[in-house]
Amino acid sequence: MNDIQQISVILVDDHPVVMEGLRSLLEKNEMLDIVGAFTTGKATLNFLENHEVNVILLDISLPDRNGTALCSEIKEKYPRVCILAISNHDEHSIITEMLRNGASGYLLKNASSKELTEGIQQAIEGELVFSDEVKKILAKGSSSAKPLPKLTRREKEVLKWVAEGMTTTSIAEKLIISPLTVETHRRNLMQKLKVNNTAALIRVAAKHELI
Amino acid sequence: MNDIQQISVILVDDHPVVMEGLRSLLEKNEMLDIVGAFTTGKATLNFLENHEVNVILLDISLPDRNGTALCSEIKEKYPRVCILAISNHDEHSIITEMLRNGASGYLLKNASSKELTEGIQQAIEGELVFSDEVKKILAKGSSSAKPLPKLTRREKEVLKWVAEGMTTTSIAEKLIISPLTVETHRRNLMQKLKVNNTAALIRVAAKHELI
DNA sequence: TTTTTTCTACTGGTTTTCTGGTATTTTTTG
DNA sequence: CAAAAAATACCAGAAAACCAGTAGAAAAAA
Repeated sequence: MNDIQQISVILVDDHPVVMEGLRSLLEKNEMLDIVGAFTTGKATLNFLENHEVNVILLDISLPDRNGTALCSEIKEKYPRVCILAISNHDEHSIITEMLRNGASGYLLKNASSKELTEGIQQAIEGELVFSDEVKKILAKGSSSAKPLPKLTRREKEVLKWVAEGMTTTSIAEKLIISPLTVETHRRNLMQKLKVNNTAALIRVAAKHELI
Repeated sequence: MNDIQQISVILVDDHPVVMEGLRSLLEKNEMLDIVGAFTTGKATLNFLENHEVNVILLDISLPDRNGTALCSEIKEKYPRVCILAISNHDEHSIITEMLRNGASGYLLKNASSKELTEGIQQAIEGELVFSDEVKKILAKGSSSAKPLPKLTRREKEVLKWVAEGMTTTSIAEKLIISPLTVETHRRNLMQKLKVNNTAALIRVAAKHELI
């Protein structure tokens, strides 16, 4: 069976239907050897400890951790593996975030099977691969440049409670810090996300799935 | 091939991968006969004009129209067909909306293949079917009762501009009405969505995809 | 054509957020 | 360990949002 050099692939996605679809599509290609399929980041990392693979098809939204973090974690430990993100998120910022974290490409889930199999080949050859949709997004987005800013742990926490409708003072009480500190965090949040009031802050945060 | 009575099924989803997954999973079951697969609402309606089917597996987010509307449209014309919603949206409100529009069940895309095939059988037998996840959501939601409230045209408009970060006065100027009126709309919005400030309003609105 | 809903507008007062600064103490990281 | 980043905290005034009502006109539905 190892005719030429088969490409070993693992799938990471928590949707059985998607998983089955990927497997079914990829199995048709003799070049590809699906050696594993996992639904969590943890299971994936466990597997990688004992097995070497060429390509990982990685869904961004997993139950136990977010895909971008998992991506950089994997790339740190196993720099040679190719990670192809497969996701529903069509946000420019999320795509570039993935690439910054070492992904070799980004495909939307509405990608065609051709884009998929060809993408894997290209990724192996060192190319950056994108599905057509993604290319459009990148082309559009590059003009307005929207690098998702990094929020600190505390900022994220404050943001979460703000989104819940809590006021500055009640958040301060909850976190046992001064309201003035909470204000500062809110100010920094607005600055980072380039908005000038809470409404826009929450909207942008929601768009970037920060809350 | 028509051993007993095969169930004719069509798939409606704009993600090739998901489509393939569904097909692959369902083909294993002898009872099911996949007679069509479409990526748009329009193509689906066209097909239905000339063919009778038992079950439609319908994705909620389609390129050309939203699934809930398509569902009620189909049920109006072909009341006997069973529509099973397959979606990523885990919002209580969207689920019940689908059911109100005539769907025979609601499965999340992370449903297992068993849930899928069994669901189709049950739907044919007249049962309402839900994947386990959905049951949980319905159980939780029914206690706190969250029927997505209807917003008026003006309210939606105000909401949109609020989410953009505009203040009451600037919205008033834009719509050429009194700021006091805008205030009233905002108040009604908050009341309807059961929140008590703008932050929560935008969060809930985003969650329900109102903005 | 009634009835209901939506859109409009007001009074008047309270609470919260926003702005534009500055600055010390922890953590984290190179 | 030194430098950078993050978390903490303060002042004070302006701007905006929020609350609790009421109510007439316009539009849509019955």
